[in-house]
Order: sequence, then C-alpha cells, then structure tokens
Amino acid sequence: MYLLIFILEMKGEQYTLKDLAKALNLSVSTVSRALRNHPDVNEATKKKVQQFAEEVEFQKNPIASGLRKHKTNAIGVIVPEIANYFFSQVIDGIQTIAYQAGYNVLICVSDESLEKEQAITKHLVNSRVDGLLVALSVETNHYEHFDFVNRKNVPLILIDRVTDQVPASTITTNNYEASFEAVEYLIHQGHRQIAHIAGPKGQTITRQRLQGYLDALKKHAIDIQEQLIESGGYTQEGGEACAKSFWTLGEKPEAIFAVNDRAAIGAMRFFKSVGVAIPDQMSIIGFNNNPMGEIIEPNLSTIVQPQFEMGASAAQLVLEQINQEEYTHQHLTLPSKLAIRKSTL
Amino acid sequence: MYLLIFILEMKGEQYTLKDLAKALNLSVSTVSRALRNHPDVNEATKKKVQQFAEEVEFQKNPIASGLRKHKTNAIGVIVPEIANYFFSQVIDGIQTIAYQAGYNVLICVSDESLEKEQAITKHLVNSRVDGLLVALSVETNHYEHFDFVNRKNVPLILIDRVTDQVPASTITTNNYEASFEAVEYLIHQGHRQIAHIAGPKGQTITRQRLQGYLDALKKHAIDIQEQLIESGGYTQEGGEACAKSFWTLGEKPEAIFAVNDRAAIGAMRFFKSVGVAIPDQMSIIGFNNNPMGEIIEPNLSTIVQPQFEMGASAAQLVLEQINQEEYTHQHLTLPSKLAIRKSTL
DNA sequence: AACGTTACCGAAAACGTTTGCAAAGAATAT
DNA sequence: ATATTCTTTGCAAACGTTTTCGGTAACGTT
Repeated sequence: MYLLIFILEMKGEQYTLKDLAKALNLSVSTVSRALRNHPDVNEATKKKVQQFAEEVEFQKNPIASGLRKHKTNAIGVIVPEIANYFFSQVIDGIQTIAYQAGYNVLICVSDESLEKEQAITKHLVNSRVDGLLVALSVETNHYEHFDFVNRKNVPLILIDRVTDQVPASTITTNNYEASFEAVEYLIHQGHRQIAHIAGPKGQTITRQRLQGYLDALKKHAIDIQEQLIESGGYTQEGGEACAKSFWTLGEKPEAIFAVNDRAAIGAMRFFKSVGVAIPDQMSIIGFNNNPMGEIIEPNLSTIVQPQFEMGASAAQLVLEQINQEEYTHQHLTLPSKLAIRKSTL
Repeated sequence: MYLLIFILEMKGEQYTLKDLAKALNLSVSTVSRALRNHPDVNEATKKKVQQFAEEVEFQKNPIASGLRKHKTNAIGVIVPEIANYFFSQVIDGIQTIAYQAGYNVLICVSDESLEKEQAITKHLVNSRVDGLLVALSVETNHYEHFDFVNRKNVPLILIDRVTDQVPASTITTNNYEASFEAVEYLIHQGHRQIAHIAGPKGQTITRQRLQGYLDALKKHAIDIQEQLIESGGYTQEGGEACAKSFWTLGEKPEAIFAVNDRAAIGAMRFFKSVGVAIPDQMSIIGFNNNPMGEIIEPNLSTIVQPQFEMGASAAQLVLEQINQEEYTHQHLTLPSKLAIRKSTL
C-alpha cells in the first residue's frame, strides 16, 4: 500500500478508486459509495474509506464521473464582450455561485457577432455543458441556434440582453420602471425638452428603456418629438454622434436620458468639446453605473443595476434547472435605482 | 438507420460512434479512425464516414475522448479580479487563442486572496485542466500550491503578476525599461522632484517599476529621497493617500510616476480636490492605459501594455507545452510604451 | 507454390467512474 | 426450527472514446 503511494507520487499521477479499493481490501463499488456517502454502506467502513482518501489526497476523476453520469459539472457563458464593466461584473457573480457549487464556468465571447454567437453556442453544447447562460449580441436577430440548445435539453438562461423570441428563462432589471423614474426626475427638475439616446434597434433593452422615456413624457403631458429620439448603439461614439445631432436642432434639448453610460459619456464629451456646460445647460442621465461615471466631471447621474446579483441569480437558477427533471421558465426582474450625481440639474 | 436518426432526434440525444458504425455497417474503430483522418483507413470509406457524420451532425463526446486520452481540452485561468480592465483584456486574449485551438477556458477569480488562490489552484488541477495560467494575488507570498501543479505535470504560466520563486514560464512586459523611460521623460521635461507611488510590497512588478524609477534618477544624478517613495497598493484609494502624504512634505514633488493608472487617478483626484493644477503644478504618469485615463481631465499620460497579446501569448505558450512531452520554461517579455497625454508638462 | 508486404479493417481492452443486481450474512419474525 | 427481511458488500455492465494487436485479403517476389 505505501509502496503504491510512493510509486504514484513519483509519477505525479492520481489515485483511482481501484487503488483505494486494493489498499483497503474492498471493492471499487463500496469505495465509490463510501465516498459519496451512500446510505448502503456501513458507517465504520465509510469512515475508514473517507479517512484514507483524505490521507492520500484522493481526488476522483471528474471526467470519468462525467462520462458515467452524463454531466460535466460545467456551465457555459456567452457574453458580447468581456472587457466591459457590466459583463465582467455579471461574470463575477456567475463565477462565485458556480464555484461554490463545484461547477466550472466556461466563458466565451461573441464579440457582438451573431455568427460567433451561433458557433460558440454549438461548441458549448457539443462540449456537453450542463447549462448555458447567454447575453445576446447586438447583431442577434434570429434564434435558431437556441432551438438547438433546447433540443439537447440543456437549460438556457438569458441575462440582461434578452428576447421573448426564444423559450428560456430570463434575468433582467426593471428597465422600464427605472427609465421612467429617471425621465420623470428630469421632468420634476423642470426640464421639458428631453432627448433620448436610444440603444441599438431591435433590442429588448432599447425598447423597454425607450418605453419608459415615452410614458414618463406622456404622463406629464409633454409632446413626444421624433427628432429628440435617436439610436446610438451602446457605444461612446454613438452617444457622441447623437449629441452632435441633437445640437444641430433648432429647439435644442435641455436634458438627455441615455440608454447607457458609455453613450452618456460620449455625449458629455461632445458637449464639453463645444463648450456646453453640464449640468447648467444640459442635464444628462446614463444607465449602468459604469465606474467611469465617477471619474468624468461632472460625475454622471445614472441608474445603478445589480450586475453581480444578476450573474449570481442566473447561476443559481441554472443550477436549479440542471438538477430538476422538469422545470418551467422563470423570468426574474431585479431592481435597479436612480443615482443622482452631478450631471443633472 | 433513418429510424435511428428519428429516435435519437426525438430524445434530443447525441449519436455515438456505435450508432454511426451500425448505420454504416462498419466497426466502431474504423469510424473513429476515419473521423480522425487516420492513415490506416481507405480513402473511400473515410469519405463515406465523414460525409455521413456531417450529414447527421455527429459530434463526438469530448468527455469520453478526454477520459481515454487523459486530456480535458480545457485550460484554467486564475486572475485576482475580473471586473478589471487589465485582466479582462488578458482573458480576452487567452480566450481568443484557446477557442481557436478548440480548448475551453475555465476562469476563476482569486479576489486578491492567497487562500482562495490556493483553493482554486487545487480545484483546477483536480478538475484535470490541461494547463494553468495564473496572475498572482497581491497576498501571495508563498508558493507551495504551485509545487502541487508541477507535481501533477500540468504546464503553468505566470502572467504579469509573476515571481521567480516558482518554476514556471512567465509572460510580462518590460516593466523596468518602461518605468525608466517614463521617469526619464519627466526629467527631460525639467522635473527634479519626482515622487513614486509604488505598488504593494513584495510584488515583482513593484520592484521592477521602482528600480526603473531609481535608475533613471541615478543616471541623471538626482538624489533619491526616501520620502518621495511610498507604497500605495494598486488602488485608487492608495494613490490618493500617497498623494496626500506627498503634499504634506516641506519640499513637495513636481511630478509623480505611479505604479498604475488607478493609483495615478487617485492621486489626481486628491490634487484636484485641493486645487493643485495638473499638469501645471504637478505632472503625473500612470501605468496600464486604463480607459479611465482618457476620461479623466486632463487625460492621463501612461504606459500602454499589450494586455490582449499577453493573454494570447500565454495561451499560445501553454498550448505548446501541453503538446510537448518535455519543455523548458520560457520567459517572454512584451514591449510596452509611453503614451504622453495631458497630465504631464 | 510458398513466402513476405502492404493496405485495410475489427475485436477487445483500456480509461475511471456509477449503478442495477445478486449474494451473503445478520437480524427479526413466524 | 424455518422463513422473511434488512444490511452490507461485490460483480459486472455500463458510459463513448482511443488504441493495441491481430487478422484477412490482395499483391508482388522468389
């Protein structure tokens, strides 16, 4: 037995159940059961096995186990980009929960490309992930690749960048209400000419945040002006362009609600470059609580979302679904809230 | 055969080699070989098999394959934090290369904690990753957990946050030279009282960047003043505290070289808060090219590092080592360069 | 006609678990 | 005393590949 240990340690290899069984004079099956605390095995032998396994630092081979149990103990994650504060926080949340539960996380980046998203989705399913978490790319406008996921019976959760076009659970924040609140805040501050830098067309987020904007105006009987709504993508450049365009208008806006902080920051940069004072001449509210908002001057008012919790909830949910034979799709909405800083008056 | 297809599709299951073999009236081994383009199999049958596999979208089970080949086709990555521009870029680079090579990436976060780093290291090795990429946590001051990695013969690459205390390949940037260049730049601009916000004690990065600072001063015959060197961690708060401390000095610095952008930004915020003009009264240079540097005003001069390439090179290297029986540790140093913006005069 | 090569293929044994089933022994009930 | 159950264990068959070791057929060489 100790010779065995010695040899294996020298080879840098792992013990197997067989090794333990041989050393303990038991069968492989009892050792296996003992280690998993199966009720069928005697307490005394259980203790003996577990103790010995501990002692020699036995680690069962998850590959073999996975093969037999048809599970990999891994969940796949697809995000549009990773060098992005929002998504990296989400990933952090996913990672934390998954790690605690003994699951590994396979992270992939779609790079905002539908084609890559499709390829990666297939790849992950073929890698036999036990569950899949996805934030859709901007390009994604059809969804057959997720049919594939469903056909293979792997639980799918959409995070933040969601759609109702695919049967799946979703984790989002209350985009509509938060937007409504932000715009209403601007109205309460006395603004009437309020513009909106919208997100990419077709996105659920874009639609919901726009709707919040529209309904807030409507509630306060403010006319909706088409030229005050412009789509700028999710980027700083987009925000900059929208701001520029707004500034050519005859009746210029006094306030802007942007679909996210990057766009808001782009707008701020434009206004600064042309000498428009923020917040005196122009109030701006973003969305996301990007740390850049606390660096830029004046500090950006924004809507703070619980990114980490979104990831954590998504992970939690997918783990539940993995362990259930049957489950129904859930749609969680987490609260986000307005944080007024210095870019609004 | 088509009944088979039908049944499997209905069950949402995967084909196996056995299924293909049966359908094609061949043995499992030939099918396996055909799919892997083994020379031992006739071109005609090879074509037939491959075509059929394509047709029914056969995907071999990587778990089974992994079990047999003692490989998982996965590499582990440990970073101190993920919601961090530098590391998320590195991860992006790793991810890109690994994905191309058909490898999965398991990302874990040590949260700057030695304890977590140890636990994760063990976990990943026990998950049988084929290789491991690590950026050390700040707390890491002993390294036994990596002996474990080496004993199990899994290739280990240290990225950026490295040490010479563990036998492993490393990927870094030319910290010393870049720091030297930055400080020399400040000297050329006429500054003599140059302070350094250093990194956490014990870190290789801290040591190298400090040495660059020291040697630049030495070269230009400028006395080194202990009170102009202070360790501030890698954080904004740390930078802020150091700046504050420098500002209490009788002979105040005219310029600061900071170990990274976060610290530099912290310093800038302090100086702004007390009305010290940047760059007129105080020049500042950071390190990392954090996008915040282009948001803060004045825009931060910094040293730009090829983060993505660092990740990519690390991935490339570990893949090479995975596929070699014997390999020697390599130490790659990638170039980084000074980017002068508006925070220096 | 006997032998050696070569090209192709299959049987079967791995890889290290998990699990259904049987079996043996102990304990309880009849 | 036998019959029944319960507890504890082991056997062996999976899981889906890869790979070793032959084996067969066809061909060319003596």
